Amino acid sequence: MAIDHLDGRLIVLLAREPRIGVLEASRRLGVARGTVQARMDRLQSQGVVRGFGPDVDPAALGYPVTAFATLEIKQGQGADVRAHLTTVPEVLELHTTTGHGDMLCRLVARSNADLQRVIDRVVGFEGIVRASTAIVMENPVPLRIIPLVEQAAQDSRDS
Amino acid sequence: MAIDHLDGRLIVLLAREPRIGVLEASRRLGVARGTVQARMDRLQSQGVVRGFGPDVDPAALGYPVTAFATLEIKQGQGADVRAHLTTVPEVLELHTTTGHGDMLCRLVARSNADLQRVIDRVVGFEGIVRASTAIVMENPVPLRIIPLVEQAAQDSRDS
DNA sequence: CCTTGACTGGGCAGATTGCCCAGTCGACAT
DNA sequence: ATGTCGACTGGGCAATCTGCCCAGTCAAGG
Repeated sequence: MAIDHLDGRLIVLLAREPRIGVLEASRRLGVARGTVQARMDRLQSQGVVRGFGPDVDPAALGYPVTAFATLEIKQGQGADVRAHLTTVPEVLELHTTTGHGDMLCRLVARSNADLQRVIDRVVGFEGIVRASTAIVMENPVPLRIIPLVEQAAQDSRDS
Repeated sequence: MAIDHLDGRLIVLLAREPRIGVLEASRRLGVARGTVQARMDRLQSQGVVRGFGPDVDPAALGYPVTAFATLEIKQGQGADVRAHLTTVPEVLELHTTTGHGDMLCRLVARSNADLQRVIDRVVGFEGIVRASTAIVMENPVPLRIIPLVEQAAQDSRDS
């Protein structure tokens, strides 16, 4: 299960040059086209690769400010809060967590001033007891997956 | 600047069905193929769409546990800590933030037990004073961008 | 020794891509 | 009002790629 070395190389290749087709990929990897097709099909049907959605930069859309908000929820209001946050476009991501807060969400805004509006909209909902926000200043490691893919590919090679 | 309504529709379409080509997209959107090509080129050169990297699911790779760690850094150690965390494959993302902690990072692990190993590796570095970790239980809103794209497209339409 | 699954190497028709062109249309400046 | 410029349309062309199929090899497991 998981992925083998060839899968790893394929994913890394796709990550680096997403626009290449199956044929070109097979050349780069030194395998037959059918093999690449089969691997891709398997990776997708197994859910390892969910898709190839466009990677949109919120900053380029006019939302250069990112923040993380930790929310504390009133008992039993979880579902309502989730539904509420789902309706806010600036909420890019929402997790329920263990620890001090109950939920953690990623927000974006047009400016620091605009962030206030977003936060007001987020917390302006009965059921949210308290919120603490951390504004992102720098993003030294943007969301990445390749190192993990390589790790996973290594592991299966060793075994 | 930003994006107009057609850009928005194009991005949403690509997000829903990433495998369609330029020709198919132009049919769906009811515009000429050249227009779609031009829009895609512009979106990419403007950096709105960074690329079409494969969307890999860490869980399917054998890393079903996600956590967020807030790190407190010793003065002046920022650069070293960043470099350190970059070498840890399980660190998917790292931000420097305002607020109580100094950094926030997203981690994945093979299990709750494995998370301990990852955290040890992350914080086992001189320069990190304190770390508090929140394990993700549920992910009601997976990373999404479409609502924001639609919002941005609306805004430009109104103006 | 046989079966199974994965991979190779090749073929084929149909669809798509990259590229180019002329003409239309609306916004904007002179 | 006139001219210019950028964006979009509709079409064409050669080269390439895709989806699909097939036979043969090879290693692993029974």
